[in-house]
Amino acid sequence: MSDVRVRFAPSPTGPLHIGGVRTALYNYLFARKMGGKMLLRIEDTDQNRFVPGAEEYIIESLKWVGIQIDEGQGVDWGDGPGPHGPYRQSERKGIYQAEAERLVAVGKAYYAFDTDEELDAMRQRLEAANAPAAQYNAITRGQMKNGLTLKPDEVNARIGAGEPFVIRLKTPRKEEVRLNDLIRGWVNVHSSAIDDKVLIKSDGLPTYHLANIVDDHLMGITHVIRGEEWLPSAPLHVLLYRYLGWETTMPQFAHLPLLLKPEGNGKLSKRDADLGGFPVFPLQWTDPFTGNVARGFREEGYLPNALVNFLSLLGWNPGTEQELFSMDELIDAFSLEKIHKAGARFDIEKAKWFNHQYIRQQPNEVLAPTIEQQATAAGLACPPDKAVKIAGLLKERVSFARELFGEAHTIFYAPTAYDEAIVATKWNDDSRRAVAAFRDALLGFEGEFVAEAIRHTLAGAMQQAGIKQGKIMQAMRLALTGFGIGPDLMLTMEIVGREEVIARLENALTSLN
RNA sequence: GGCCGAUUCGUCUAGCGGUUAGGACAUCGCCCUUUCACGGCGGUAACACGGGUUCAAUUCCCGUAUCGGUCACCA
Repeated sequence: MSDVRVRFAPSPTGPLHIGGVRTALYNYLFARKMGGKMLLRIEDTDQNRFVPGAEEYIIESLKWVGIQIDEGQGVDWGDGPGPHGPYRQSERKGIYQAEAERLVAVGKAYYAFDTDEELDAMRQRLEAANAPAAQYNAITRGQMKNGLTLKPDEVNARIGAGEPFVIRLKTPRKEEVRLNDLIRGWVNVHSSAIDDKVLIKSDGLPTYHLANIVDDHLMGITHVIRGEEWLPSAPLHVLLYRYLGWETTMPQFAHLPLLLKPEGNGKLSKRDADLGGFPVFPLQWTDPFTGNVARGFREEGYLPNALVNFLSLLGWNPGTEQELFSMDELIDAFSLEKIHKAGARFDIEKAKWFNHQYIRQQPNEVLAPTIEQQATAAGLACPPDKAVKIAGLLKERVSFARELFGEAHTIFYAPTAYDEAIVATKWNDDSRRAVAAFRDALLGFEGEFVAEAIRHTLAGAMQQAGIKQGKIMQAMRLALTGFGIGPDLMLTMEIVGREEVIARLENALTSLN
């Protein structure tokens, strides 16, 4: 048996949806798990929906989340993107046409010349007659203008005259089509439910169905892992493999459950993102036509590992109680059998939790630049070592790196006001004495101004003043930051610096009565 | 509407005939802590419904309901 080969085959019609990212991820995990290859093919057979920049966006998105493509668009094999190229369907036009002609030749497909108006008329007629389905199929094709109803001479004449035509599949009238989906098991569909699908459009380009089958075959794809929205057309694809003579090497199918709206009905859409205030695209995207900007997970501050971890568990579970997975661990644990059948609601809260987990694991040095940038933007001086310390102090408290600066406001800004509730309950003669005593001790402070030394100084000063430290700590925090809550006070003081600490204590003494 | 698929706590899920139905997010409480957060401990919370099959059904089968997908010269 040949090695596993899977593909991710998006259409460049806009930014890659997060559901597409998950599909790509599952393909990738499976490929790596099996020691196989992951291909990227661009399905751009609809000229009308082509969006400039979309292909680049897709490639950049996959790269960002850590999905490596072995072969196909965006890959450099030295002399092209790989041995089965081109990997852009618009560049493979002739291949599809040849296969379609072959189907016509063996009587499995036929030319059709019906105009849009004629098709509409047929559908309306059927609907009026209450027919079960208004389809172009084994029953209706006899009444239409096609290679089955027209004389061969006329067909040739029409084509010769340049009249537009399509090639349709000649779907059998009564036949049970079976398909063994790796996730759902056997799926049976009667051919009467399948219409005579257009294989080659009047512009000469193939539809998804033909192009997909031809390419998957030519590219040696062994497993087709795609969204559940393709399940209804899967039997049609089986038929195509059969008629093309490729059924024995037909890939196995695995139809993935869909990502659903956080609440309400339907699948996750861009609209949900706007409503819920979260992204559904991996990267920020600016629509080239309207200029509208759609938010991206990357720009929102999500770490690629966190996104991958979150996405991997939406519709799949290793069966253990492990929650945090690196990409390598996912590859190791992954299996198609463990994929769910039912759709999964997209809950951004869980995504935030994952991000929090990964943020706190980040080295302080990695988080620091974000703080520096925001501080600089706010007109504040923030040397790298200070930013590193702040990151270490606060990273366990946030879900996103950009929240660090906001959490650090008491470090950057001396209090301009004091929390009244804390003042009312904690500010008294004792606390006033404590603050003064601490200030005095700090005035004579020598050595390195670090948390441990500060702790000692404070303890000593309180002991000398005869004040129980626990009783005045919150007042001390109030004097230093203006608030009753916040991160470790000793570390905060270390970062703020001795001079500033003394100044703040001084200020509290004069401001608070 | 036809066809196809699905249905375990609010959400993501474990479970593959016999379990006190487990974990995570969220939520609530307690502990830790000078405070908040983190962390630890604990609580509330689920097998859609009705029939079968079986000694025994969350688990198998059939209906019903609900939800989802799909019915284009879009993918």
